[in-house]
Amino acid sequence: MAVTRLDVARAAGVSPAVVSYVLNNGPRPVSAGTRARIEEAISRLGYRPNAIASALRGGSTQSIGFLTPNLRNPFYAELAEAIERHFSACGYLVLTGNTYYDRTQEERYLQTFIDRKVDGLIFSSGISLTGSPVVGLEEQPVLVLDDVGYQAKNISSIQTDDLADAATAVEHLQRHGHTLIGCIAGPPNIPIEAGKINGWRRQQDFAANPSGDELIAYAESSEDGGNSAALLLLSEHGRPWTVHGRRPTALFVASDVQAIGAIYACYELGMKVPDDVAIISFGGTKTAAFTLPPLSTMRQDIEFIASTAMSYLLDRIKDPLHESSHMTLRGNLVIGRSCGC
Amino acid sequence: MAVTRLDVARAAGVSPAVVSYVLNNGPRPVSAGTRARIEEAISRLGYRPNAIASALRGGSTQSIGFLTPNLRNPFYAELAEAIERHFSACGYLVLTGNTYYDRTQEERYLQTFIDRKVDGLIFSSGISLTGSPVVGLEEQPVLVLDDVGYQAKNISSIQTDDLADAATAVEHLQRHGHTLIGCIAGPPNIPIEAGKINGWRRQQDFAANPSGDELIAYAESSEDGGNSAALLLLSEHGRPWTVHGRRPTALFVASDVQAIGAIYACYELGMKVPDDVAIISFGGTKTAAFTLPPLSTMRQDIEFIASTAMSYLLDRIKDPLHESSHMTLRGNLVIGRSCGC
DNA sequence: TTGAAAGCGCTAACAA
DNA sequence: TTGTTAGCGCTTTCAA
Repeated sequence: MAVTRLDVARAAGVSPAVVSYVLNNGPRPVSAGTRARIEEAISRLGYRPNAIASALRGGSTQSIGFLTPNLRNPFYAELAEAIERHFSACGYLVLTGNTYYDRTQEERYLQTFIDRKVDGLIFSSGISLTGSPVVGLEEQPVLVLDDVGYQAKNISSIQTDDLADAATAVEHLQRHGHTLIGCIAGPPNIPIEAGKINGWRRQQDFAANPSGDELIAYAESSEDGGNSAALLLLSEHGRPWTVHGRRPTALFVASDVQAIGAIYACYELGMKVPDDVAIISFGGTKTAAFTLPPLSTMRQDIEFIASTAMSYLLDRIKDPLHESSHMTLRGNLVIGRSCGC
Repeated sequence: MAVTRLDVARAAGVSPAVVSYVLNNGPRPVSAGTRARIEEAISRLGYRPNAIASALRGGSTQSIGFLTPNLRNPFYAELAEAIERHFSACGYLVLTGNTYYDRTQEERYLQTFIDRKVDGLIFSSGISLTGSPVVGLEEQPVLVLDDVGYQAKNISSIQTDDLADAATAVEHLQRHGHTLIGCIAGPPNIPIEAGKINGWRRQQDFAANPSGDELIAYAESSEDGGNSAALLLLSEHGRPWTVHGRRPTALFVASDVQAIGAIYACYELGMKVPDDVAIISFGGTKTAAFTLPPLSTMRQDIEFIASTAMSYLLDRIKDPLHESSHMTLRGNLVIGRSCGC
């Protein structure tokens, strides 16, 4: 195979151990002359340490596992990019797994990551840790980026306050005079989606506005999903019309990518945004700034989430006894032109 | 640490070797009774094979490295998702690296992947392999998803015919009567971008239309990039106006994500798409179908690219002597409403 | 059909 | 300051 540490040792006329000392800057000092000879041999032979062997021997794999629902959702693409950028700057490789909100996929990737001895794990959505058959999860430093309804010693978390943020967004629509406000959410049974729906409902109840199930449309977190959900809520034969005798005049949409589909649906129905239908979405991705009209959206600070995620997780990786950290973040409403401001 | 194969062997009253035979279904047969005892011990102890040790011993890492410019570009997000889905179905883990078209990043990730003993590599853009200081690249099965201007025995390729596809797109604009057609491209010096620019120029020259540098705007492959590039080409003080005394009436845009920014720029300038400015982009991502107006775009078949990529690369991984494969694909023009049809 | 043992490439404790 | 050596957990050859 390739050139090994032994080859370098022979070429430099030293023992393999000294080569290690040079490579790792320790744990023993090496004289300047020997070090130079070894470094010369390394570059002459084109030696590269075998990361697999090093990991097996007891060092770490310098990698972390990142579970995300779907990279085609720009929110998770931005998150994945930010996470990767931060960890990569510290020498960690990020292993990414798309779970599609599917429990089997989640467990499969989780087990793969653990079998491959990642140094830590980040869950960005959808996972339910309780009762999971995954082996070895309890010993892993874990960081959770949303509420999984589960606490454990080895879990740090950075939560977005979806309920409060959704309520704020809906309240903004109410201030514009809307009472019949539809809600487009991701697939049901996803904890993070439930939070948004509850926020919508609580705020509608608070204002004594309708908050029945006929105003909620569940759909995939994609343009297509948002599009069909909006058609469902806004069309003349839809449930909102049946129940209330008119269309919703505003929509709260749980993700930017769905809102893009919803805007398109309005266009298909010949309705103007925000004149006929006001829209506020959730996420605050770059894409939200370039729709027509630009989206008003509840922005989550992805850069901050990513950098905090890194420091929380590295704390626990470097010192397994370090206690877990928790933070809850509020989003900020970015006013575009889709809400009617 | 965790439970090892030795623990299983002891619990089942057999030697460690037999445990391996059971786990790997070979290379030696195991009697039904022994097998049952071992399987019982495995599940009772919650044993998981250590993937690192297995990889070191000579098995493979069951992983491939995937280099991509930026996952925030929806084209590469879709590609990454498709690649991951296909390889994951075959038991491979895809390690993804964002290079941002930066050569240093490319080489860093490449070296990391090789040091970690990936079974193969996929480059999706921007890399220039020639003269690279990366150690061990020659021995890797490599698949290249665009033209790197480099051939080697270990490299398979799936190329999109960017030049011809760009020309087709520009020709379509010409058929609508446009003569002054601007070109928005990604960063210069990226091979794949050069192909598109050459296609635009060749087709403009063929029709005896202007094809000077004043009609080209280079920008980041992002909404922002496309937006500022379009402002540059369409504004009254821009170079096209200075040289030709009028604005371009059409734009060929090298990526969907830039086209989204370009549409927005038209909106900012008070110009209608396609009436004042016709736009055709390149890529064919899902996002292109939900802009207002929907984009006419030169679609690349990402699913087909991903599945072909997998079969090409697995051929070479399973049999290093398998000869490399090459394919060149044409895109198909998806007609939206941004071109004026 | 099963057991014993070599060794993948590395780190680090121990010896010199 | 440097050399020797015992493993990390696994696969697989060889012997029984």
